[in-house]
Amino acid sequence: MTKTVPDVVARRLPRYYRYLGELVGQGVSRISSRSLSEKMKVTASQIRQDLNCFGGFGQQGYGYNVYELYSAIGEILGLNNRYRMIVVGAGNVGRAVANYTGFRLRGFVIEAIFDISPELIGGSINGIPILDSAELGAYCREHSPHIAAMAVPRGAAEELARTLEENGIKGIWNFSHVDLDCSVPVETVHMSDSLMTLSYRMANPNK
Amino acid sequence: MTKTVPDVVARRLPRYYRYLGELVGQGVSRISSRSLSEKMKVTASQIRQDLNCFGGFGQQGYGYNVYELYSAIGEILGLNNRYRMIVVGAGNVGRAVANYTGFRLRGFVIEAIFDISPELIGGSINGIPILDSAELGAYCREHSPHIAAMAVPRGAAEELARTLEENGIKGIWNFSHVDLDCSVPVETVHMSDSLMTLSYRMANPNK
DNA sequence: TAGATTGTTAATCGATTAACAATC
DNA sequence: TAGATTGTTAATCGATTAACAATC
Repeated sequence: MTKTVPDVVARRLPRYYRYLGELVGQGVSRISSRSLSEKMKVTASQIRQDLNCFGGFGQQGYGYNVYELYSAIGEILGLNNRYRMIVVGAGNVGRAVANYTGFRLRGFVIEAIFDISPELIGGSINGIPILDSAELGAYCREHSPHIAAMAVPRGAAEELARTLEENGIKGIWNFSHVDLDCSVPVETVHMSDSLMTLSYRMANPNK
Repeated sequence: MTKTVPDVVARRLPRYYRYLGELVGQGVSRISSRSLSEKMKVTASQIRQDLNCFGGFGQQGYGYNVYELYSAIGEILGLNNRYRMIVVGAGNVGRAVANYTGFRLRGFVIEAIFDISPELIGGSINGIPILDSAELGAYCREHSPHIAAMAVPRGAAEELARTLEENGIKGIWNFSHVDLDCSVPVETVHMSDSLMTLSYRMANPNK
């Protein structure tokens, strides 16, 4: 009977988390939906509606306890889980991901990187071993990583996704320029789409 | 009097462009909103509505000419323009961008990379010189690059955006974990938000 | 011409905002 | 207690889908 959370609300959670984390860092202990709304440039109504998808975190006449809310959203986002991750594709994007997540977010531990290039296999990035993509399926069956970051060329993406799915991956972070249709959660970062959107806005300033 | 194009529609254009590009590559010359909708998993209504924000590209009883539509959307997206670009921050993300866009999309030419690290300044990535961030303002005034890709740490982002704005940048492609408030178009790639969204979906499969 | 498929208007659905009673 | 601010319902707004007349 739990009301299903609209996707659009779920996608706003990381942003709330970011702002609340900043407030925690600043030592702010309570905040009203009103003042948070001014910081975040959204309506106070939206904040209250969004949060109430998950529970009554506030208190009438007082507002929200910053740290409690921060923790609660972190929990909802699943950031208390420890996710073991692999990166497939050791090109520029794969390397960026390998280094990036390592120091940027806790809870996501990269265990291995896969590539097809003989020059890279056997090496390492940021202390993480680069293995042969041919071993990917076997590796997944043995180690059951939770998340795969896919940083491979367009043409290789579809087959890779199938391999990952079949071997028990739980979620895919997709940097390939393809829309994947999978049975597990897929989150895509479409960098080229993003750049085109910027180009569009620059070319059509009035619209 | 041109009806303003909803942001949600503008953001779908790169995806249309992607699918149409694929069809062009496959030698398909015409397509109906119906069959495109099946490929893209959206409704035919939405496709027709979206396209009609920009003009009547189709023909009753026939459908759309794939190549014409592809070109038209490319034009709308501003991809016929040549954008000169700089990358600020030569860390992992900056490096990925420097290499990535170069071969992935035409029309975006990276002219220079900026960093504060003395070990990097004077070097180059992918043939593109790495310059001292201290020279950024002067460089912008002299060369007037169109787009800046910001790949700097959170704390440096706000000030950097001001510098870029003041020195005439036309658009910002933002990889920093901050929401920027600028007078020029800003397009943000929130990688960490994206990973949290994936985490959320994995942690809340039912919702 | 007849069939197909668009462009466009109308109907529906969902998300955002406003309002206010509940309550700390 | 009185003032503040939430949780929640109702009103509005915008986006999506359905329908169909126009027309190639």
